[in-house]
Amino acid sequence: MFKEIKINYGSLFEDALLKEIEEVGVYKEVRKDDKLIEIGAYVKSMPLLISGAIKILREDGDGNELFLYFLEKGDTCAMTLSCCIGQGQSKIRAVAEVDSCLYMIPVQKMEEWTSKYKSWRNFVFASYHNRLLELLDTIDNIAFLNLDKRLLKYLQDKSKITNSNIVSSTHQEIAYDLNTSRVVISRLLKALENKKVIELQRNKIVLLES
Amino acid sequence: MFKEIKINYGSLFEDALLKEIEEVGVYKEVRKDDKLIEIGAYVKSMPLLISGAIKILREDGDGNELFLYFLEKGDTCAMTLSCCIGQGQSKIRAVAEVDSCLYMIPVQKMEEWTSKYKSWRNFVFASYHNRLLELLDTIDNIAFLNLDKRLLKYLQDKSKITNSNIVSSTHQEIAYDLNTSRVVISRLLKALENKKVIELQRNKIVLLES
DNA sequence: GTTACTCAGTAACAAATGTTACAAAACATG
DNA sequence: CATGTTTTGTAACATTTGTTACTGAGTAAC
Repeated sequence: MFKEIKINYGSLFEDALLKEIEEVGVYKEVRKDDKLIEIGAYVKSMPLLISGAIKILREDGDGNELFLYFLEKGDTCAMTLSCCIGQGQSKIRAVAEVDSCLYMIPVQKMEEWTSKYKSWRNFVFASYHNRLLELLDTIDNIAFLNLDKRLLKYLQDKSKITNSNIVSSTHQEIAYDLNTSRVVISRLLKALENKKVIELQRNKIVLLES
Repeated sequence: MFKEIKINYGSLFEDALLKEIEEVGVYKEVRKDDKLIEIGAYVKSMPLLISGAIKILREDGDGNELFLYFLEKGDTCAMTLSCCIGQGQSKIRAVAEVDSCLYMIPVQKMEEWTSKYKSWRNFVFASYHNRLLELLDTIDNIAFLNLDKRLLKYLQDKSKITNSNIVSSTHQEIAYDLNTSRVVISRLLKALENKKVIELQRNKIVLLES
């Protein structure tokens, strides 16, 4: 199991750090749709993603949901890092988008490693950097794009993450992620189908080459 | 001038670091509406804000603009930090919201101090943390609120930043920040006035107590 | 096959936001 | 105070998105 860490993070971290990761880390497998972190939950460990993909969601007080971005292999969750500094409550929900493998690191190690290992520091900074960019991208999408464009981007994102041109979602699920209603998504999907951009099947959307 | 740094950051930083800041930092005053950073610009120094307020904006390729958040006294720009790590090009625009005083730190010091001073590390992490929270808040606003609510929040934000219940902006300026049109803002402002939430004057919006 | 359930398609309408066009009010300048 | 400019108000209409209601297609279980 630890071999996986070496493959994915070996070039980033020095050997001493890798050794520590092996010692304190806990290997964990999750299935598609497993919830990893809930909003408001106290964060006790930090995930290093080895394989699969994690969907990060935001929710307001009224149950409205919004997809933010995906984490992929080699990523960690800057939000989790961030929570270690603040009051420790998660501001986001994390759900496995596909079956995934993680290495969980106790948050106490965070600060220790930050002063001890330059490579860890760089990793953490890079992670923050990437998350900021992802959030900016998310903001661009919601602020500057109409729903049809956002929907298409969403489908392309999903397709990329699952490495397949078939997106297996119901219209309702997509509607939740984009914080709109099922009818609206159905309407826009139908329009995309008419434009020969996608093909619709039950529980399935096929992205056509273009 | 350096006294100001001590007042605002003295409790955060150890003496050795304060001394270094004094040595390499450059004091800078900017006037309202001065542009501090432009999108795409290469970032060579990092601001520590001593007084005033800085408006952070995002822009898409077509000239559409969007207000993200304000920086205040004691803040620094995590985006700038972030840029030091990435390719160095700014993803945002920074404009002085009011006359402000800054202390500019060459970015080369960043990494040096990060390994040398624990207090600096904590400051940088806290800064990232705050910026992530601000961005999440921005996302909440655009994703979950209608324009009328967003507009009101925007006015309240501005009021708080300038420490006055009078917001001195034209409808057009507000429209740019919220990425909508002047007519829409005029309409919504008029509705807020009818509800006795604000009072409208030329170049001025008075927030009424409630 | 019959039944029940989930998912998708669609119409009709409502609400929110965007656009165009024009006029009036406030202000600045000579 | 006559003129031009900026700012605001408003109407009329277009587009986008949201809502409600109903239908049928596909699937699963019996």
